[in-house]
Amino acid sequence: MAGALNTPAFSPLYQQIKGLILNSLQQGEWKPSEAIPSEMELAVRFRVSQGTVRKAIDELAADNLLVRRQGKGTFVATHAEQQVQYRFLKLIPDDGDTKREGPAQRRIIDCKRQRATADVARTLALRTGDPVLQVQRVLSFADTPTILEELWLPGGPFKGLTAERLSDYRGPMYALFETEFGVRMVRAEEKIRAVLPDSLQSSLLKVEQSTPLLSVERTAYTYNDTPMELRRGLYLTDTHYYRNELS
Amino acid sequence: MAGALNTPAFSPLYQQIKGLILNSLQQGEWKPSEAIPSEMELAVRFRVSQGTVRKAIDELAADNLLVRRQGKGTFVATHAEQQVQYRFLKLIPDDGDTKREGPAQRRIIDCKRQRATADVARTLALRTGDPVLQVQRVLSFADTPTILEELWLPGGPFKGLTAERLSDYRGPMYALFETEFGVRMVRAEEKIRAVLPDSLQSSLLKVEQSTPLLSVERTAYTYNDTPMELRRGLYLTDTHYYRNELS
DNA sequence: CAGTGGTCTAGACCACACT
DNA sequence: GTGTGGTCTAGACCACTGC
Repeated sequence: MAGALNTPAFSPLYQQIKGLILNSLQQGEWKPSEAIPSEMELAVRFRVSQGTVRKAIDELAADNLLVRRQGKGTFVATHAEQQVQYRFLKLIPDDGDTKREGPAQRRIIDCKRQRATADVARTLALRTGDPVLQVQRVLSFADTPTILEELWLPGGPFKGLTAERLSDYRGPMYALFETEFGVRMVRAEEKIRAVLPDSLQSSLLKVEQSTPLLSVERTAYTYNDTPMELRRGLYLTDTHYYRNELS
Repeated sequence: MAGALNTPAFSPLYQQIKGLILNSLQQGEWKPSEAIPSEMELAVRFRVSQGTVRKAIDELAADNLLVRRQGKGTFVATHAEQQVQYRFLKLIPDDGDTKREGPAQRRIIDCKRQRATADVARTLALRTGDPVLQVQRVLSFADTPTILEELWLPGGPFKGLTAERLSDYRGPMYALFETEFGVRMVRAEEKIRAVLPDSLQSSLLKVEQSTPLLSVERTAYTYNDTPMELRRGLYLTDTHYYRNELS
């Protein structure tokens, strides 16, 4: 064997290798949908055995950062060439048939530069007053407005994002973030509550103000646990439900 | 190496081992909180290498069926000796401090034998009219009623469960199921909606009927994907939120 | 100290994809 | 066939636990 690198604080070799691969992903050495070097190549590069590289890749694949394909190679996960339309959205039609209802209709209501309020700044790890992009849109299924969401993006990484870019783009929003801005969302946290809409919200969703709605506040993170998106959604749960699996 | 057993349809050896261990868990060969045989012993028993047993155990540990403890052994997961009070409940106080608010106060409203309605029977894999146990209770945090839940259990496995057993028992309900009835919940699915309470529900939770609530319908499964519990909860989300992590 | 799980290696062979 | 990931083995050594 060989010490792959200096070992300041102890950690298993495969964890160190995992960290090195993660670095390369962050630096963009391999881009989404591309293949990373084979296990043997990486083993030589890092001076460890193939099995050690394997264990590192196993964990990264379990985290959905890499995708293994037997006989072909290991690829950087991507939102762009994906069958599922939505990465994190867990709203399912009551009959469970997502194919019948087809893709959502999207309507951008607003997309403007703002200065971050205190709470937006806090969750995006910015300072109050830093430039942010604010987007508001409605998603409809079968011509029924179902989701009203408002999202904030840090101004720096998303410089140049406009309402046109958003509405012209076919495919998931996270795929656009990836291809156009090099920002890949890796994981997210959601806080869910039941709320009643205010008058503006109820008119945009075309429901009574007495209609209870799911309030879903999502913070999405890129590599390194860096928050890159705050999204506040109101979901109409008359014909859909939020599905969760626990284990 | 050696074929551990006949191999009717092909699958990796470690998957077969995983299945054999799962069987032993179901049959109760090793009970919750007990240690299973060491990796070496299992390797001898199944006539495979230690590494193969290891991979099987790794997956079972990832599924929360087993718990590894270095230097001590591998143990059957249990709800009984657990720090966390709740296995599947993801309702978090707004300030995030679960210790401050302490354990919930529990009040059993009702516990009676019933005949399964059509929809209860369907999710519990019973026939309509089969005996089921119906329990209704309220959980309060800091003297504020927060959760109203109704749950149905199949009558067979839970024969002998009474309101007294439930209210006398200290600790998580799933721990009682485990120790008294040998039923261990392994995973669950939830369907979440926003709703308004009816008049009975609002009075039990001591809220207005106009207060939106989270409706959480949970189906919990034991080994083998056998449904063992249907739980319908109404959560008050004024001072708590439902937390979910996506990846 | 002995026994457990945890890491790491080196090598063999299998399953799959492309050419 | 060649190259990829996937499985399996055997053996060495490390880290932790408890006697």
